[in-house]
Amino acid sequence: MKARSHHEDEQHLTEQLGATGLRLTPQRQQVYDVLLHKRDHPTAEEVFIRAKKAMPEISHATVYNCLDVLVKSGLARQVQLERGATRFCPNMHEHGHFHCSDCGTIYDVGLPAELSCVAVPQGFRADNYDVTIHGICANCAKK
Amino acid sequence: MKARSHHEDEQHLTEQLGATGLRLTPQRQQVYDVLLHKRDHPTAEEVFIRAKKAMPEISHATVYNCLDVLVKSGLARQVQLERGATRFCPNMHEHGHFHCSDCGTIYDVGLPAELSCVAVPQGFRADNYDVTIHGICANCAKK
DNA sequence: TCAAGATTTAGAATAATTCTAAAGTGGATT
DNA sequence: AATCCACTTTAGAATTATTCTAAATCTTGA
Repeated sequence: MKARSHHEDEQHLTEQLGATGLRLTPQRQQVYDVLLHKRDHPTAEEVFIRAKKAMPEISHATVYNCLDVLVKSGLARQVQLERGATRFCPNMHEHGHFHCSDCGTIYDVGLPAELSCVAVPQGFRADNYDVTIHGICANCAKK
Repeated sequence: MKARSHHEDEQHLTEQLGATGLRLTPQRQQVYDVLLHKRDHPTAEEVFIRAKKAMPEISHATVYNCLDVLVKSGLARQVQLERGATRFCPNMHEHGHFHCSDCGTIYDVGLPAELSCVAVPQGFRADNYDVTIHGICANCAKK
């Protein structure tokens, strides 16, 4: 999993937005930056707080809007782990999430290729797969 | 997937609750009945409304409590599909969910056996897998 | 029967998300 | 350069989802 340079990230952002007919705005850039900067699957609220540091005027609704736009443009995924806030992830490679029921940490994990051939019923069209594994992570298991 | 009789369901409920050191109460029975009766992955709010018909005094908090208890006892699963309310499902066989992005319907789908051997990192313990497929169902695809 | 603990209730409180209306922006057209 | 229009952002209100609280009720075992 090769890391993109800052420049490449920005270009990728512009391209993907453009492809969806959406504009590159400073707010969208900022929100995307937040996601890329610390990949800890933050909630919308957390993204808001982080974005506010660099851009104090940004509003709550804008963060939600930007996150939706990123998701629609294929730049981020939203992940529902358990009751409560939705989380966001800029890793668009096929992967699943491991959620530690003890400490709450979320880890990205690889998925077997077989998954992509899960039989969906006749006539159904599968667009994407969300896989979450609930369990105990190594750190918590030790205790 | 063999359907259980009403009597068997009730027995199953008692056993599973007992195993977790929890009591069988009329409210828990009612909430479980609601889930078994119409397997359309209702939200807590929907369960509340349905349960209220048969048991008008039941409260909101109790429904949440009962649902949590059912989940803890292995009688139901909670499913997070997208932003918004959590949904509940009494089907405890290994299966995934197909969520139609168009009409919103949720279908149970089978899973390949390979899934259970998704490699979790060293020392991690996987308790359960949640698989959701987002796409378009056959009905909506036709349109 | 009594005490302790579990459970339910109503309603308040909090958290998460969406909506609304007004203002701002940017590019295309005149 | 002025104007138009669609897209965006903003602040704050509104709504929806969930959790908390304190009092009342029920169950069970001593």
